[in-house]
Parts: sequence; structure tokens; C-alpha cells
Amino acid sequence: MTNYLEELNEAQRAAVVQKDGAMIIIAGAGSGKTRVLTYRIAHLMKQGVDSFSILALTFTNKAAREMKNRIAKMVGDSEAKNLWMGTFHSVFARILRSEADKLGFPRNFTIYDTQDSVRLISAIIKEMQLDKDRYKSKQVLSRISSFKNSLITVKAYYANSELQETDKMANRPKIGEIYQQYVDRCFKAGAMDFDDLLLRTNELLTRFPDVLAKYQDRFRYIMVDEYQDTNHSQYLIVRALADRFQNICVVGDDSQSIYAFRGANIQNILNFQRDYEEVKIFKLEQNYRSTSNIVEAANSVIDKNKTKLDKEIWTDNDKGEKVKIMRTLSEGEEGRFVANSIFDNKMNHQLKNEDFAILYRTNSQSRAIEDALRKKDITYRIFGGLSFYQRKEIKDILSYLRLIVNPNDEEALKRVINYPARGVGQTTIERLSVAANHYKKSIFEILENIDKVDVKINASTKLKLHNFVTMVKTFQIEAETKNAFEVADFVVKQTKIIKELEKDEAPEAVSKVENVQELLNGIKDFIDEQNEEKEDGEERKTDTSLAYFLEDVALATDLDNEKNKDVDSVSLMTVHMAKGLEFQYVYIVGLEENLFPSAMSMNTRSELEEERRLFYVALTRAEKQAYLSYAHSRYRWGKLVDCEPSRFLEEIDDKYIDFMTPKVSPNINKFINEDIFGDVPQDKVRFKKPVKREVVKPKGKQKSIPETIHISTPKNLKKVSNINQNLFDSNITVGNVVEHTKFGKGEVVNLEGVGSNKKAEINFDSVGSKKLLLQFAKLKILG
DNA sequence: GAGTTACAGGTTTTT
DNA sequence: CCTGTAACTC
Repeated sequence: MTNYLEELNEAQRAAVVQKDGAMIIIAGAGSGKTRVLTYRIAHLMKQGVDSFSILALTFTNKAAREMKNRIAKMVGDSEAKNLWMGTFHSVFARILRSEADKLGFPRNFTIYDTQDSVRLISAIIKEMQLDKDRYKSKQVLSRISSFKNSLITVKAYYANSELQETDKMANRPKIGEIYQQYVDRCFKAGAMDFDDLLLRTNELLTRFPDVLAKYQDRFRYIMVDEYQDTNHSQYLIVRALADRFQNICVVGDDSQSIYAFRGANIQNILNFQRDYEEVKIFKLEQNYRSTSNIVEAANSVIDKNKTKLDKEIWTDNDKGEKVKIMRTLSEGEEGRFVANSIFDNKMNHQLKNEDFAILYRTNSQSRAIEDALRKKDITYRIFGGLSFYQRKEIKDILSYLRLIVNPNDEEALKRVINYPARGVGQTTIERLSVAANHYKKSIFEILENIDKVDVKINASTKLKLHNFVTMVKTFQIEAETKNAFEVADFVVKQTKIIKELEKDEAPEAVSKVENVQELLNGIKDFIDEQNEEKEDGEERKTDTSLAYFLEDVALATDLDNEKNKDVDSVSLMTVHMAKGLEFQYVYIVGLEENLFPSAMSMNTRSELEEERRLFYVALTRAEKQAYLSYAHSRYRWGKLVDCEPSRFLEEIDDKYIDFMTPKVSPNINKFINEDIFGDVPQDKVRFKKPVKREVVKPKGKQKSIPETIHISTPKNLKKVSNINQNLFDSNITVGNVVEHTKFGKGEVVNLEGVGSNKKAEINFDSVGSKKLLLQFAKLKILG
């Protein structure tokens, strides 16, 4: 091991060598926080601290993995392996598994994801015959979630008249009852939701002093990364565990606290000094990541926040280019600007795709960007959004696997009891659910005893249910001797899910089959990894591999997904997902009022300050250059809305920014084609009667854009649609790969005719060659 | 009970 | 825009 301490600056080194006691590291963006954390852990071990007694809690599993790898390089694989490292959720899920029986949960408890929770709450609301418009399941869940994060149990809720009053005033007096039902049903199903993983850990540590003592004794050195984003529940866990030895090191940056919406409490970091004795404070204020223009620009924005810890971020780095701001007319133009700019920068500076990131506030913004990147042939990768494991076809199979591990898992059961269809309808499920509540058993237990319980179900349905139970039991027997991959493969074959998917002739169905295949491959990879670890001496039973896999899946983030990692691509993600990452060139798009800052978060000062921190996080991801863009109009729910530039743009000190002038195409037709109609969905245009098309007059200097563009007056509305269609489709050339709503993918092999008679001969993968009138065919150009 | 269609309604952000 | 659900038919 080289002399790693010399690689650190003074402040960093001081933090690394501080061994005992409570300490807080205030780490500004790009100040080498990860390095300090990893070196500190390695340093502890070098000083003789047992690796088994170090607990490091990170924000993502990816961060934990990377840190572990870096430490392994310093202290060796076998030692690094013993470290307890991971997210709060994954570390305490592991601990809860081994202690589950104390809380009355089975060891193989299921982890409900948000979708499972929402479905369960919907079911409860329905069963209680409440008005589902007044009790919106998502809102109810988030209310319950906030209770749990504040450690307010059902009992505590009923003891708190203020909370009940709030719900009464909001016209939702039954929240407590729903909460009660929800907790009961989760318990009966042997399931914990995300919040339970923390809440139940608190319960475990409070109710069982011996368990608390055990883990206090084990974790003699505790580190928490991204402390500013911990919620009350997490805060209490940390405090309980650290109470005995008080060797607690928290790292964070109050300026980067962006998770208040899920219960994060910024006070945790602001008050840390009050919670422990003799807290040592370290401030990492030198930024190594970004140019000084970026650092200063970011500072000038975050200065507008009132609530913050005192610190001064500075850098020795070059000035670099100023932060560039680009105004565009539409989201389509914004996309093209980004794509062109990436293309140019790649050429001019010999960069790879992976040097670029495009960040946005909401996932739905990715679409326009994707289209533009595809047209420019720039490979990209989207992080977040609907994750692979949340897709219907995947969740269905996972539900079967979940049932094998835990047949009481009610949400899994309800998903698959009639998929593929086996004649068990809604009424049957409702009756079973009523019976289950009545007997205080799970639905599966009712099914097992279907002949002994009093439930109005006819004989033929009973037989079907019986067969279903037998099938699940067969799977369980398989799982006793086979590994997760073999079991999953068996399940897919037995249930004939692939055949079911193939019945569907829509083009999306093909990719569903592929996804199922991919899931199986993923399970196989997982098994291989497990086996590798086992060879290294770690014990792990094969028969639990399925349970482990499911846990992994439940707690994995999209960032953890290693798939396609090696393909050089531009990264697209929300600003939230980008926290902790860095890129040479960063594009932050959609800087408009009501979008960023979000319309939902402008009501209070603290909400707005969080949005501002979010913007700060976005800006400080950039190493060399940051581009900010906004559009004058954008489609929201299929409707064109006008936008105003974000207030955050004005908040940046002028010294650090440069306004870019949009390129104006000399060819006015091209302009019409691309900028007015290029990104308009056809069915919307039809109702807009664009006889005379007003073009928004851009503010500020703008060269030769005419104020009004005339288009030959159409005879009727249908014609309008055709004109647009032609403009739209005229981009198609021979060799293009296109997608048709019915026939799927195909290649354009020939074009003939003009105007509305223009036809394309397309060789479709699925149905072979077809000639289609472009006027009618809805084609999407893929490349 | 299954399958199809029509329609409402919903978007921040995620473990 | 997309998804989930209600209504309707077989």
C-alpha cells in the first residue's frame, strides 16, 4: 500500500486520521468526499480495527460496491469483504431477516415495493367501501409513509389528536383505520414495505435490548454517507447503534439535501453537534471537480438559500468556459440543440459519449431528448424511469417466485392467481379476501383449506383453485433442490407465460418475451456471482438463493444495474439520480418555471429551497462545462403550454454565464418543417386549425425569423392532417428503419410517388414486404 | 368470467 | 402522452 495519506489535503487528512469519537464531515460538492470515506475506513483497519466491526451506510448500493472495491485495493479482498456496507434498506433488511421471528415475521418475508403497497391500499379502500376519489391510494400511502418515517405507529396515531384532527379537516377521517388495516395485512402476508425495513429495525432495537446490545457491540465504528438525506427513522437507528461506543462519523452536505419529499430531515445534519458529545467538525471546502466558473456559478445560486451551514466552496481549477444558456422554441428544438452540441463537442475535443450527461427534473422529459439523440446516432443510456423489474411481464414472473418463497404474499398471489387466465375472476378473489380477513389467515392458507372454510365458491372454481395451489406447491418442492435460475426457468415453462405473451401480436409483445429471457439470464448471472463468493469461503445455502435474489431485486436501484455498462453512451437521468456522479459535460434541460422549480414545490420557502439545492446538485455534476437550456413551449399531457425561463437562471451571477444565440437555418422551409411541425403529434394538430400559424416572437435579439408563417389554406381539417403528415414523413428515406404500430419494425427498401401518393416499400421483420401510403401509415423513424 | 373498448385522470423527485 | 379502471358484450 502506498502512502495514501499524502494524497490528501490537510482537511481531508485530518478527517481520515480522526479515529474515535463523534465527528461530522461537511463535504462540499466535488471535495473528495468518497476518497476521504474510503481512506478513513482503510486507515481504521490499518490501525487494527476489525473489519467486521465497521458499518458504513451509503445512499446507493452502487456507492457501497464502489467503495468496497476501492478499499479492497488498499487492504485486500478478504478483509474488505467483512465490512458491513450498503444502503440503510439493504443492511437492515439483512439484519431483520436473521431476527425476524422476534417480531413475528417469517425469515423469508417479502419486501413490498411501492406498487405493491399502492395496490394493497386500493384494495383496502375498496373493501372499506370508501370513496376512492376522496381517498386516493397514492396520497394515503404517502401519508402512511410519513407516519412510519416519523415512527408514528397506528397506536401513536390514535394517541395523537392533532394528527387525527388534520386528517379530519382534510376530509379523510378514516386514515387511521386504513393505516391499521394496511399494517395488519402486511403482517399477515409476511411482508414489509420500504418504510418497514427502517421502522421494524427501530422496533427490534427498542423492544429487544439484548439485540440492540449485540449490534452495538458489533458495529464499533459507524459511518453514514449523505447524512443530509436521512429521515427520522434512519436517524434513530444510527443513534441507537452508536450509543455505546460513540464512534460515529457522518458525512454530508446540507446544500445537497434533496430528499425531503420522502421524509429526509435536513435538521439531522444541522443538529448533529447537539446529539453527541465533543463533536469534531471537518469541512472539506476545496472543489477538485469543476472549473472555477462552474463552482462560482453554483455558489452564487445556493447563496440565495437562507437555511445552510456556514462554508465556502472554492477551487484552484482553471476558469474554464462560462456556463452556457440556450433558449429554444420547443422541446424538440431543445433536444436537437443538445444532440448537436454533444456531437460538436465530441468532434472538437475528442470525447466519448460517456463524458456527457443530460439531466432533467422529471423522467417524462427524456422522450424529446431521446428522439434527437437517435437521429444523430448518439448512443445513450437512460437511468431510472420505469425500471426493468417493474414491467408487468417481469413482475408477474417475480410474483410466482415470491409465492414460492412466501406463499402468504398477498400482492404476489393476487397478481398471478389468474395469470395466465385460469378462470378465477374478481368476485372469487374478493370472496377469498373476505374469508381471509374473517379467519385472520392469508389467502393462500384459505386456498389450502378451501373445503373446510365457509366461502361461497362453486365446485368448478374450487377445482381450479386447488390446481393452482398444487402448482405452487410443486414449485416449492422444486425450489428445495434447485437453484433460483432452474426454478425460474421451470416456472416460466410450467405456467406457459411465454406462450401467453406470444399470443399477443402487438410489436411490444416481442420485446416482452425478450425481457422474460433477460430476466432468466439475470438470475443466472446472480447465481454465478453467488457461487463465486462461496468459493471464496463465504457460506450461503443454495436453497436461499431465490430469497436473496428477490431481496436484491426489491432493493436494487437502476443505478445498480450493471447491464450494458461497457457500452459507451451518453447518460440520461433525473437530477436526483445524478447525485454523487460527475461528468465532463453536463446538459441541464427544461429550466422553466413550473418544471424546474417544479410547480408542486413552489408553495413554501423550504420547498423552493430544496428545488434550488437540486439545481445546485445538477450544476455541480459538471467538470468542464455546463449547458442550461429552456424552451418557450413544451408538450405536457399532450397539450402545448407556454413556458417561462426558470428563476434559477436569473439567480446565477452574470459573470459566469454566456447566452448562446440559436442558429437560424437559412432555409426557411427547413425551419418550418423541423421547428413548427417536427415534434407535433399528428392527432393533436388536427384540432388546431393551423391556417395561419403564429410563431411566438422570441424575446431579445433574434435574426431573421418571420413573425407569421403562412401555409396554404387547407380545404378541411382532414387535409390539414395530411399536410402535416407529409411534412412529418418526408424525412423518410430508403434505408431508414421504421416502426409501424401494427407490423412492428422494418426497413424502407423503396420510395415512390409524390405528395399524398407517396408510398414506401417496407420490409417488415414480422410480416415481410408491404407497400404503404405515407399519408396514412403511422411510422416512427428509428434510425 | 373473459375480452374489448372508452374514458378519466394523472407527473415531481426514489429506497 | 400513458395507464388503469368502468362499462359493455359475448
